Amino acid sequence: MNSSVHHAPRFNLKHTLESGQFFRYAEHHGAYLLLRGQRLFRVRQDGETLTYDGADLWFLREFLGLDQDFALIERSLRRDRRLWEALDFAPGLRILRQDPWECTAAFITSIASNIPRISGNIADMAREYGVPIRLGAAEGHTFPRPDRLDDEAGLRRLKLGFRAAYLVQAARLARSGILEEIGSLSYDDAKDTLMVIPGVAEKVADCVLLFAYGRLNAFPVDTWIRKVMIRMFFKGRRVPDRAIRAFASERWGDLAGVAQQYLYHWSRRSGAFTSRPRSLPAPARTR
DNA sequence: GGCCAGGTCCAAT
DNA sequence: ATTGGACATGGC
Repeated sequence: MNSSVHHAPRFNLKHTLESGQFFRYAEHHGAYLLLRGQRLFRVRQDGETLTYDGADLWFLREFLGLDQDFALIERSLRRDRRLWEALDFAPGLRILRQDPWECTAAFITSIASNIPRISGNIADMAREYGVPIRLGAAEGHTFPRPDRLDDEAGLRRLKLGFRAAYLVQAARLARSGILEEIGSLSYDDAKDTLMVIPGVAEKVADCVLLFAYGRLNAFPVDTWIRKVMIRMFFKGRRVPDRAIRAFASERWGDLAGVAQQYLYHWSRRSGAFTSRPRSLPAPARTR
């Protein structure tokens, strides 16, 4: 197999892929098999060296966001001491640039779900409606283009639940070209446009803007971020999501979304916020 | 077994 | 302008 290499300082593939922004990867002894758009490709990282095949460097740089100024981003976020713990927990975590349609569908699928299930749902949709693709001995299925995702009953059979109707509506609007104009709009207009899609409100729209359109200011507020932000910056008092977004925008500006991803990953994986007692004494059996 | 999961929508304050 | 429930399904 003919693989290529690329030097990628200040970048961590594992943290980037496993931080919950992307659902189309499988790890195989150190290497990641990835699906994006019509491509199935493989990437591994050893130190600062990326080895890849199945895609060209132009594609890889765009997808992994290697064209972002990491040094500048890090320096800027580091000015905030309250972020240090999260930054140090996953140094090199970057924001991907996903395919807009796939990302929209993925985060509609994510509604009131969890990462393992989301990944399974997406893989099921790809297997059912996508196109088979291979890379050497590895095989997969591309995520279905919008014209193939018009089968609500079928999606319900795949256990998408109430998300099925949202997905077919999103596919219909994608066919009409709604995702193509987003890139040229202001943040506010882009968000309003995305929110025309049934199943896309504030949170999902911000995920799509952040993970597919490179709008690093977008700050998705989900249940984890809400919890972290309220504890860290609002003295534990619950506040409207709107207030959290406003605070993040004020504090981190154009990089709020990057801060968000570090906080999200850290809050879920560090144990700092998952400290529900794993083992309470077993309640006495009644009867 | 009830609660919660990278929420959204709609109806009733 | 806020708030409560319904919406499917699965894991713990």
